[in-house]
This record gives sequence, structure tokens and C-alpha cells, in this order.
Amino acid sequence: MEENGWTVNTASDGIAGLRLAQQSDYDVIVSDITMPGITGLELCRQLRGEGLVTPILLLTALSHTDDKVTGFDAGADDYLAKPFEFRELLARIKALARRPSPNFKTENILRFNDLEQDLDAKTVRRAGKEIMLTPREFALLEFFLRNPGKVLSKTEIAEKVWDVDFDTGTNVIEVYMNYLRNKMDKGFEQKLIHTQFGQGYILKT
Amino acid sequence: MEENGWTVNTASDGIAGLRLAQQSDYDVIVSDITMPGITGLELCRQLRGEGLVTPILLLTALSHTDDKVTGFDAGADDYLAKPFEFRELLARIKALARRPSPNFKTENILRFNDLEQDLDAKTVRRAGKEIMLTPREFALLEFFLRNPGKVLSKTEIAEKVWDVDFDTGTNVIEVYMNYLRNKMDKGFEQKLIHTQFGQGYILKT
DNA sequence: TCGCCCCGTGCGCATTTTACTCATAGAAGA
DNA sequence: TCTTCTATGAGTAAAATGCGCACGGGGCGA
Repeated sequence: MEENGWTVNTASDGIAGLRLAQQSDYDVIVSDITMPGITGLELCRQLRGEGLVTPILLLTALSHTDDKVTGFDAGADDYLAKPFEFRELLARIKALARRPSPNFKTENILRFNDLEQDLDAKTVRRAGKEIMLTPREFALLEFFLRNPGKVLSKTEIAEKVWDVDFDTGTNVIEVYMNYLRNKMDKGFEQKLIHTQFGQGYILKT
Repeated sequence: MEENGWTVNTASDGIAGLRLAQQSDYDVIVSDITMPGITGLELCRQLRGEGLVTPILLLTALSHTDDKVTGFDAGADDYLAKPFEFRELLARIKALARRPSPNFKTENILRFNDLEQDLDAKTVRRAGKEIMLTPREFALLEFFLRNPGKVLSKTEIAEKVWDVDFDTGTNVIEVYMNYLRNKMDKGFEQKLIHTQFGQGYILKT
């Protein structure tokens, strides 16, 4: 696992494992069921009882369906019976680790379909291709990406993006929707911005 | 699964499954790998590419470690090889479903029978088929969906939907009831809007 | 400091979509 | 059978939207 680039802490029995899990935040916990001290099942229940949400993978020689069901009922996220190939264990751990976990929140990127908006780098890309937006266009797009699949009325848009009460004597919004479409929808098969006549605009596939 | 209290949608091939997954938000997606249309692996990659984070369980006859690793690499969260006991599948699905998912979308949907009205997306669908409504038709339908099984007089309708006192010199309401029926009742065995002669209209089966 | 260029904005017209009226046919109940 | 209420097709007015164009202000480099 360390060869794979992960940092690993190990415990030689259930009690020690429980301590570790309680003291540090891990991306994934892997535990045997049959252990000295407490069993993996007890460890699992204990941690879940404490509100821990870290993914737990139980690793055991018990391969009967009853045992597996018991393992899941104890709060495990995955259950791998011996014998197994190590590559499968790695793949399952990886799957558990990549799930959106509250442990890391570094990225500040909004996504929808093949569209990405990086709020830190202030960049936008569609299907990997970078799109240059002006500040106003960027704010407008952000509002849509934060409300995908929802029709946004011009009044709402005016309030959130322009921060003003909607003055009917203007058509800025239509103009900017036009700009945005030209930059991020034109030339793509799949249009993402749709107008709902009389109701507003919506981001959807 | 339905006996287990879950609501299940099924698709008979990969394309249909992809559609379903794109259109609705599920707690868990279960897919075979070998399917007509596209394979479960392609389905997985496609959905992940679109930013979907719903847990996916791949279910397949391919039990070699290589196949499993491929499945996880495609973005699956679990991989169960046939043959398996159904209880294990249930346990694994349950484990996937309980993981903290960012599917906190507060739905804003009115339903009656096989009719759905999404107040955010401003869409209406009957038996899964999307129906396009104008804003006025949409408001009219909303009034009915908020008062199912209740006879609504034209006066009430005029007040709530048109927001005016009922002017006897018009038949807009009849005209719009007609529009609505053409769009959401015509072609369906089960009519939902019924005329109460002399009293008004009612939404019922 | 000056001048250029980008960005934000309003205007006006063509086009699309919706709201509503009117006339007439059809249905329901007495 | 007659009266009243409802359904519906067609047509028109009104509203919303798309978009090219022009103008003005501010930032930035020469």
C-alpha cells in the first residue's frame, strides 16, 4: 500500500486499532474480523456508535453470506473474504477513499456535465477546453452552476448576480445570457443553457 | 427490493439505464456489465464523467480480479460477481445507500397519480414523459395539484391563477382547461381532469 | 498623463411564443 | 325539446426573447 503512495498506520490487535481510529482521521479503515482483543465487528459498531463516518472495509476468512450481512449491519462499507488477490483489495480501498468525504475540501470547483468552473483559479473549461469569461459572465455562470436543473427567473438573476432590484427598463440579462451562450454553448452539440419562455433560464442537459 | 421498502426503477438495456440515471437522482445505481446497448463499464465512466456521484454497484458474471479492477477504475463503488446470494446484494446496496451522499437536493415536486410537476425545473411529466406547458398552463396545473380531489370553481380558478375577479365576459378558463387536457390527458387511458357540470373542475382518478 | 481597449450597458428591431377573444359545435340536465 | 353550460378551432393582440450596434467609463501600458 505504501508502494501505492498511501500512508498506512497499522495496529496489531482490535483495541489498538480502535484507539488509532478514534485518535486520527483516516480516509479508509481496513480491519480483520477475527482479532485479539475485540473483533472487527465490535470495532465497527463502536466507531459508528461514536458517529464516525470513515469508510470501513472488513477483511475476513468468514465468507458465508450470513457473516457478510452481519458485517454490513455492523456498519461496514465493504466486506472482502479471503482468499483474495491483493489488487482487488487495492481497488476496493481506492473506491472507498475516493468517495466524497468530509475529510478534504481543498477543491473549489463547480461541475456540470462536461463543464467546470474553478472558483479559485477563476477559470472555466468545457470538455477540457478553456473558456475566457469576463467577471460578470463568470458570476452569472456561477449562479447557474450552483442551481443546476432549476429555472432561474430574471428577477432572481438580477438580485444574485447584479445585486439590484430588477429594473424592467433593461435587457442586460438577455445580453449576458447571449454572451455566455456564445462562449460556452456555441459549437457544442449538447446545449447546457436553455430558456424557459416567460419563466427564466435553466442549466440542464 | 420493493419488498424491502425501496423504490426501484429498472431499465432493460444500457442506453435506457443511462437515461434514467441522468434524468433522476437515485440513492444507488445497480448495473450489470454485459448489457445490450452500452456496457455497465461505459455507463459508469459516462456518468462519472458528467460529475454524478451516486454510488454505483456493478453486478456481473466476470469474476476475475482484472475485471473487478477495471470495474472500480471505471468509477464503480462496489462490484459483486455472480453467483451471489440475494441477501448479500441487499446488504451491499444498503451499505452504499447509507453512506453520506451529497444528494441533499430538496425536491420541490407535486405528484398525483402518474403526474409529476417539478416547481424548480418548471417541468411536468406524465408517466415519465415530459410535457411542455406555458407559464399560465403551468400555474393552472399547479393549482389543481395543490387541491387534488377537490372541485374548483371557475371563480376560484380565476382568483388564484389569473389573480383577478372573475369577469363573466370571458371563457379563458374553459380555453385553458382545454389546453391542459390536450397536453396532459389526451392519449392517456386514465383521465385526471374531470368536469363537474355547473360547478367547476376536479383533479381525480 | 494620454490614449487605447475591454467591459458593462441601453436601444431598437426582428422573431418567437404566449395570452386571450370570438364564433360555433357539442353535451348535460330539466 | 329547450336552455344552459362546456369544448374547441381559428385568429389576433401582446409579451418575451435574441441579437446587432453604439456609447461611455475605467484600467493599464506607453
